[in-house]
Order: sequence, then C-alpha cells, then structure tokens
Amino acid sequence: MLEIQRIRQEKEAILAALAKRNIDASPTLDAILETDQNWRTAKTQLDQVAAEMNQLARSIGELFKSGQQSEATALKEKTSVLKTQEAELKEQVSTLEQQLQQLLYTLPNVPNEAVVQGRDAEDNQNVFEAGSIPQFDFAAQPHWDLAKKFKLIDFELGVKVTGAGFPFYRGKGARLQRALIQFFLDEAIAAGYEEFISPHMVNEASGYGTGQLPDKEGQMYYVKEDDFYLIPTAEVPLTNIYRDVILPDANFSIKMCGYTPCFRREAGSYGKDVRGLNRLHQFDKVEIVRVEHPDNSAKALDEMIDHVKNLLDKLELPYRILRLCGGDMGFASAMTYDFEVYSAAQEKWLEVSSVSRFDTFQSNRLKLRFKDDKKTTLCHTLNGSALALPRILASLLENHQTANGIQIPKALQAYTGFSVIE
RNA sequence: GGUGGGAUGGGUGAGUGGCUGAAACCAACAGUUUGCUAAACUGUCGUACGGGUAACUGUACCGCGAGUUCGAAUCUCGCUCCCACCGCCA
Repeated sequence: MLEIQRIRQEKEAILAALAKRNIDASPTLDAILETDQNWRTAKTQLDQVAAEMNQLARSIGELFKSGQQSEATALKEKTSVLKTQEAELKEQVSTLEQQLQQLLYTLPNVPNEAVVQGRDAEDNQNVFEAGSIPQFDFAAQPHWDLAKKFKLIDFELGVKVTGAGFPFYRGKGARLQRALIQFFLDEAIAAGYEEFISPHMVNEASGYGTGQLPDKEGQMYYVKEDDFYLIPTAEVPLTNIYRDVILPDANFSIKMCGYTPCFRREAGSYGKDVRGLNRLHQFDKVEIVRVEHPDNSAKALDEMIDHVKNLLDKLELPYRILRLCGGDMGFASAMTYDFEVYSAAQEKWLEVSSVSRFDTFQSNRLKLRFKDDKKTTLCHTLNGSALALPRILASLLENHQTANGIQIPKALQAYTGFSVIE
C-alpha cells in the first residue's frame, strides 16, 4: 500500500512509474486525492467540534462542583446540537476513511527506476546466464517419467489420499527433498539468516500484513472454523513477526529464513504447465526475508541474488536471471528478479525463485517502522525463495540424468548420502 | 469442551465518572558531578492523524466494538485474546 503522503506530494512521478505496469492510474489517483481532501476537511471540522464539546463538558463539571446548577443545566442544553453535529461528522469521516483505504488497496507498488515498461513475460530483461545446457546422446526423459521409473514420487497416491497437486515423495525421492531443505537452510544460515520454524497457518491480520488479503483470498486455503489461512509461503509468517513493530534505532538489518510447506489453491490453472512437479497445491520452500533500512535495500537485494546464484551454481544447474518488466511484476513488488532453470528434457525454462524488494509497500501495511532520532520511518522489506523445491527437483532429475541413472551434484551428496539414483 | 481470573505506556503497576494521555517505580536517552566506572542529582522519555513555514496546537487511542452520560481507562452489553485449574489428547 502506498503512503498517502507520498501520493499527495508525488502524484506525477507515481503516475509515470505505474505506467510501466501498463496501467493508467490517473483515475484512481484523482479519486484518492479527492477523497483525501474531503476526508481532511471533515476531519478538521470534527476535531473542532470535539474540542468545543470537551471544553463545554469541562465547564459543566466546574459549574456543578461550585454548585451553579442552573448554569450547568443551561450549558447542557447547548451540547445537544454539537452532539448531533459530532455524530454526523464522525460518520462522514469514517466513511471517507474506508473509501480511501479501499482505493489505496487497489493501487500496486511503484516500480523501481531500473524496471522497464512491459506487458508480460515477453518483455522481461535477461540480465544473467550461467551453467551449460546438457546435451544427451539418449532420449532424455521428463521428470514425471524419471520419478516413476526410480520410484521417487507417487502422484497417483497423492490423488487417492488427497487430490491432484499433493504428491507423495518416497524412498530416495523423499530423502532428496529432505536433503535439499537441509542444504538450503544451511546455506542461508551460513549467509547470516536466522532460521525460524513458523506456524503453517496464519490469522487474518497477517494475511493483510503481507498483502494476500484482501482480494487474493482465493489463492489461500482457509480454515473456516478457526478463521485461519494456510500459508502460501513462509514470507507471510516471517514478515508478520514484524507487524506493528517500531525498531528502536536506525542501525538494523534483519535476516530471517525458514523452511515451510506452502499451500496454494491455484484456482483456475490447468494445462501442460501443471504436469508433474511444475505446479502443486502443496510444495516445500526455503524462504529468505529481510527487513532493512531504506538506504540498504538495494544492497540487500544484490546480496540475495548472489545467494540464490550460489545455490544454483552448487546444484550445477543451468539458469538465467530475468529482471521482470513492469507488467509481469507482482502487485506489491518494486523490483523483482526471477531465476529460471533450464529443463533439458522439457526443453523450457522453469521459474525456481523470485527475489523482490517491496520498499515501503509492505511495511506501510505492517506498520513496521524504525526510530531515527525522533522520527519514525517505514522500513523496507525484501524476500526471495532460496529455494522452492519442486522445480529444482524436476530440473535436477532432468538435467543430471545419464544413461545409467541420475547423478547427484557434489554439494548435495553429503546430505543425500548417495551420489546416484539408479 | 468446562470453571475461575485477567487485559492500562518499553516493563512492573496505581487508578471505579470530570483535576488522568494517564501516578509511582524500573528500563532507556541527554546533561551535571566525577581521574575512569559506579552512584547521586536534573531533564527528556507513546502512537497516529489534522491545522500551521515553524514554534506550536487540536483530535483520537488504557485489548476490540457498541451503548449510557454534558463528560468514560473508570458504568452497561457483545466480542477477542491471555493466564490458572479440570476434562480430552500428541
């Protein structure tokens, strides 16, 4: 959510930046500014009436105390007019407040100046590539065939017990999952992130804090009985640790990581993109989250990118990094880098990580601030996957397949306890 | 699930209708004193929003929401959460 003060001051700049998302925000901005103006007028009036009421009440109190009953009663009558006025203004103010809030919720974050205008994935900028794409002298198989052949994943069993998108991992497949989680966590901890094991369900306030609510409730599984949401990512519980927090000074850098299963309803998605591990309702992910001083968030983003690069290098996977264009970025993001691994067998790029900075967009909702001298200022938040497992597993299987089985990258062997799946 | 108790500022905690945005103590910060540290003393010490170039000033907030009243932290109602004990259970 953008700060209203910023919209008041930098309307034109915001408008220009939002154009990079291919949207014309000027009707919304105008509506916001108009509502804001009306709200301020009403608020000022209300404050004045309330001040008058307070003064009257005080005088009445004094009159009563000094025994001037009739004067007090006379004043009492005066208050009734003010009272109705106050009630009306209160009503007005709160209605306008709600309208303003609703309008602000509809406005996405302002893209960073490095972000280019664009429509969709076609317009993303390829900023980095690494690793070599394997050449096979045999018929390379997609991961769903490999998973079946080596009894690593059982999709049918998942369908039986739960439904589509909830696979079982078994044997070496299960072990490989556990190894990846452990590997990712160890790497994150080595990079200075504190590990958390968080709740897998969150309350409504947390959903609002990170921006899943309102509007995206369809993406989350909901437990009606208790009014809880299953987390779609560890970002939600980790970031919400800092909801309604004021950090005591400007000298901070908070780095958190956590493994959680992630639950996503993915309503309305279907087709070949959901085959195998490509899109699941439940998957595992290690997430990294940072809370930074505004001056520090650019550097933090670079560090997070390096961190993910390092992971993919160690897994010996060919990948590229895209800087998303305005149109392809998430609602809350100011700048996003997507990591895609090339899957040799599917012959396409799979998104395995998304690293973003949100600037003050989340912290404004979270009310996450720090004290700088006497002022309180909004923090910056960032997060990224490091990494999501299913597509990593898919690309490990597909890229490291040989005629004799699947080779486990060296960095992972200490965690799996085996070097090949055959 | 049952019964009882509770929710006040960073913490402890006073406050049962006006003098309370809130005592006192602790913590924190600044200063004085001091060879340094400590101690002592003095001062500062919530958040949000409005108005104002600013000094400043107004309003709201004592878990949340409604009500009574000229006036509510204080009274009434509803809700949420926390704690203790019992029941159930990993």
